[in-house]
Amino acid sequence: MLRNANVKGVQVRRGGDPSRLRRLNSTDVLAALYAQGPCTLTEVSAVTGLSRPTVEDVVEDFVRDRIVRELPPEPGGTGRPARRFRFGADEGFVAGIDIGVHKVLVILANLEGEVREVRRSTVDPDLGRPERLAVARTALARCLDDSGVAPSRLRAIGAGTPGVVHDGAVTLCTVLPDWTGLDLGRALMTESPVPVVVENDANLATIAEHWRGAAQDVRDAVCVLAGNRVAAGVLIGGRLHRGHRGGAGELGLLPALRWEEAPDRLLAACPGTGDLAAVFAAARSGDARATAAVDGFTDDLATGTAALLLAVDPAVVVVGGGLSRAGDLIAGGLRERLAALCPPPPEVRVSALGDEAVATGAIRVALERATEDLFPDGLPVGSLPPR
Amino acid sequence: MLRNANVKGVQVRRGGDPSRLRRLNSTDVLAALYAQGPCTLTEVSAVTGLSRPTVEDVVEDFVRDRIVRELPPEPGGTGRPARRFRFGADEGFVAGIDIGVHKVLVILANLEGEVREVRRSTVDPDLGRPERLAVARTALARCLDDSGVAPSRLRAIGAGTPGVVHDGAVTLCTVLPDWTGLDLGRALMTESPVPVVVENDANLATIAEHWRGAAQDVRDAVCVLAGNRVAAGVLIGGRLHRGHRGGAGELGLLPALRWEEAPDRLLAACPGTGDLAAVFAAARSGDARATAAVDGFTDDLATGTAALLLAVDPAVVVVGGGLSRAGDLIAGGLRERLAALCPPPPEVRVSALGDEAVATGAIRVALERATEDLFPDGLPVGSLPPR
DNA sequence: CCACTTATTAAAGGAACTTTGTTTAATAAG
DNA sequence: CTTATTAAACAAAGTTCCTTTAATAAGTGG
Repeated sequence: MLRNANVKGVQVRRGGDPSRLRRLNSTDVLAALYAQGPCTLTEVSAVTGLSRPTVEDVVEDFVRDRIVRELPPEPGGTGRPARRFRFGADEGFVAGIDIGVHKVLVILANLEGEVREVRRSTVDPDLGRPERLAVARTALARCLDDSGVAPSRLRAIGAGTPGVVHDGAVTLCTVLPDWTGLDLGRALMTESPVPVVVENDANLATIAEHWRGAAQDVRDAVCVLAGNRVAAGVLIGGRLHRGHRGGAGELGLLPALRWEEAPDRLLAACPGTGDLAAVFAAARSGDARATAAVDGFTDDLATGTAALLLAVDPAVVVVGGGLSRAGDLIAGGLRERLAALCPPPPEVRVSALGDEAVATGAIRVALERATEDLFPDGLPVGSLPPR
Repeated sequence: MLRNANVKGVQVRRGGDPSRLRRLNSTDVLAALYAQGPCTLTEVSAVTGLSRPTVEDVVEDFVRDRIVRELPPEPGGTGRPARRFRFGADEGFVAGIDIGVHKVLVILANLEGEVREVRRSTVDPDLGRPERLAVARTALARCLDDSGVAPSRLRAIGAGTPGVVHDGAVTLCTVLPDWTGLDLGRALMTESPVPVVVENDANLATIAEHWRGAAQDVRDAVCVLAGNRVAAGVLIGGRLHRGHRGGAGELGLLPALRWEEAPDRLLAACPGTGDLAAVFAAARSGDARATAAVDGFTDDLATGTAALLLAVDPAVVVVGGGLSRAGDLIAGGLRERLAALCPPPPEVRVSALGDEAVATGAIRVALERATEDLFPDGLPVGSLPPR
């Protein structure tokens, strides 16, 4: 029986070939290079446990495919200088786009997630669908242009949007009325066929807090975003939990939990003040009425958060949201209320990423997409400092 | 450098040896045998993609280690009859023990999870700790004795108990007062050093429903156990989610969700009736007052369940509980109320395992423990009919 | 220029898999 | 009772990939 047929001149094999071993070892080597930064072959050999000749052979292949780059050898030191290699981070780039109600934020990063360009555009909440999309598209184009990255080197785009997302399309969006039904994945696709990953904004913020934010050290977390809308993302076992219909953490639907009306109530408590950001700013500067209003808002938040906590039992709660870093205004009161509601009190942390959380999460999912063939088991934990 | 040292005469190797390949292929072969039932070498070769000689070699090793057994060849058919092999399921056994308030249930099964013996003992709710443990121990001994399984062939024990479990011990248990602080793992250890896996009962029921019950076809589910206590288990991505402190699904703590007092309220609504089982029995036979009481109970259940649904967004809700199969009495009303609370309405199913759910889940975790060296990636999906 | 250190290169040896060809053990037909 | 057919078991050869060992190369410091 011809099991491993020679199709089109390429060896196609199934089961447990030696080639399977090679694949495993190759990803191990690349993962080491990715996680450790610049490395000599001996170092890679040490961390992977593979012999030096094997590592050399594998790395040679990667260099040929421009996935790994050779660096000039380190000058000092005794003995023959070792050749040094690093992951070819600048061979490709990814973009993270946060399309929000009041702003559009684009981040451009290389394949190691190193940020190259950040571009923030304020937009009118009432802006229509095509105009809003145009802002996003030109912002992305500018990012590429300003950083001198040819569009052809863009490997993936991540995009965050409010609303329920399914299969790249926005199924339901209450805050951007003409947004419902939009196939955002298709809308953002550039001329070149770059894969676009679309995800709910709260989910992306959660991913970001786990990647580079306040939840790096835990595997179970709940991320509450307080802003014009209250939403939450759920991280379980180090992975985002979307839920069956993508609705995990959407507590707004249960009136008893008071999430849906919380923002409106906050605004109503401060008549005359323009928008939520203004209320938070007033509270921060000591305005008594605004402070009381924020306090009520925190109270509204607490009930739903408590339900979420009891359901999921995370290690930490991260409080975030795009509004002028509102997290720290809320965290204290929330901590107090949750301690009363669900003993033992959970740990409440303030977002470390502020209003870049969503775009940072978008970078992360784009990165995962762009490297899924290099790292079938997911991105290795990198050595890159979190900025 | 001596990388792969020869320690005590055994080759100890790290990285990407050919032996790594062998290990991978071996587990593939065993998994195929486990999942497919009795197989010829050619069949195993087909499903694994490995060549026949390799499969033969691997199986030979397994037979030598008594992990796989050879069967007599199938009589009919043309050509030389093929040797047949199957996973050596009867080489080892596991026990699942459900220690509840009113009963102790022990199930004995072989390494394929085939049930060999079931033993049910009714116990007084007020029974003390040592006596309750004695009931469990003798029930297990009887199970082994009756089925002719030597205690030395017991590979693992799974145990389910109400309360919060941490590291084999019961951290907190409200329904069995002198149970708190008990190291159940140690208490159930037999003379021979058999590993004991202890787990909260609702969690085990959830595992069981996913394994052999009403949630086999989904990866995200919530399992609500209604009985003398109301509790829930959370299944996410096909795995049990315990939560940071093992408290996931413990909604009882939030009074607004009405789970804590629900059983007492149900009982209070039917003064004079002995216990919950009696109330459910009365409702089943058409008693108006009991029916109304069960209706109120369902209402209490719905609020907390809705919170759980919005937090986790599972594909199905499974309603179970040990009380005279109360699930079907509750499911209808629950379905109706949840449809109103959280659109779109989730699918509500009645437990398929009844009062054996907890012990079945205990079997499952014991099985996983007993075979973790054979199947490092978890038990393969078996071919065994769910009884 | 020489000793020393460390990296690279080359060659040999071994494990594990696949392919190919031969032998064995059944059944079915003449 | 013998012979053809079929499919499994056995055996040998070849390949890939990894490891070990030994020899060579390229630096530094005295």
